Amino acid sequence: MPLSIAAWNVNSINARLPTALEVLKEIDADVVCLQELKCEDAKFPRSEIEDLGYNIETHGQKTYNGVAILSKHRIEDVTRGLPGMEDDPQSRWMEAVIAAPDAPFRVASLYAPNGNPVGTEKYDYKLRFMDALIAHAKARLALEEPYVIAGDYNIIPRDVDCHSVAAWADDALFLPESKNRYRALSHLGFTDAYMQVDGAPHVYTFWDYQAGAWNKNNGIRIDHLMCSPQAADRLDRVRIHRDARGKEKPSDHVPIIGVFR
DNA sequence: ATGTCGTGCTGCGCACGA
Repeated sequence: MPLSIAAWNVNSINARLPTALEVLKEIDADVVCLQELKCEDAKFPRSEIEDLGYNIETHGQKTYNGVAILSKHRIEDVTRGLPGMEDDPQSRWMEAVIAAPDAPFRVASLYAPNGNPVGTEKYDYKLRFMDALIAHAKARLALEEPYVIAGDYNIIPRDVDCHSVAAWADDALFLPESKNRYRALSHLGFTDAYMQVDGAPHVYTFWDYQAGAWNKNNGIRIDHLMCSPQAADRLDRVRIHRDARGKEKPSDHVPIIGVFR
């Protein structure tokens, strides 16, 4: 029985709840990792999302950040906060085991730091967070489990993952130090699901609200599903739900969905 | 060069983050 796993930066679950419910119905994934909830756990719209058939675990925060894992299967072994970043007050990481019918599947919902402006504490924090993620991911690989780190990495991996290299050249999302963190995950043995099954250039998951970026297709690919070997071996296809960006009151990100055999 | 969102309070306009 296939298992579909989605990542979606919703940019406030409450500001666009009707649109978000519509998008969730359209993608109809078994597991959805949400980012940028921008609400505390008590303000998460539980009943509306439970009505779509989901179990819900959240790691919320007022105003900023916040991640969740939704699953049509039972959710087990939930952990909140990235190991190695115990003093970090920002809610950017949670993990759980999905009790899928065939075999358990571990998922993480990630909202990596943006890191701009470069040369400030924000950029240092981005790199420090990514280093902790790499160390944790390495430890997870030793378990030899199907495991997906799903979310907003705030890293543009390749030149062709943006519309214009010149526009992003000095941005925290594009600098070599950032790309090297993504590459370090690859070198450990993680596979970018999109790269495994497609990899076509100029396919994006984010379009800024500003300057008509959506109409000009001036986007970037920063939302990724990084798969352990045991997950990558089962990966069948990937879909980027581009239509979500054209809706009323859209998030600036669209969902990416991986289907695992 | 600018552009737009969402949040919350120093609160009905602003600062901040993206």
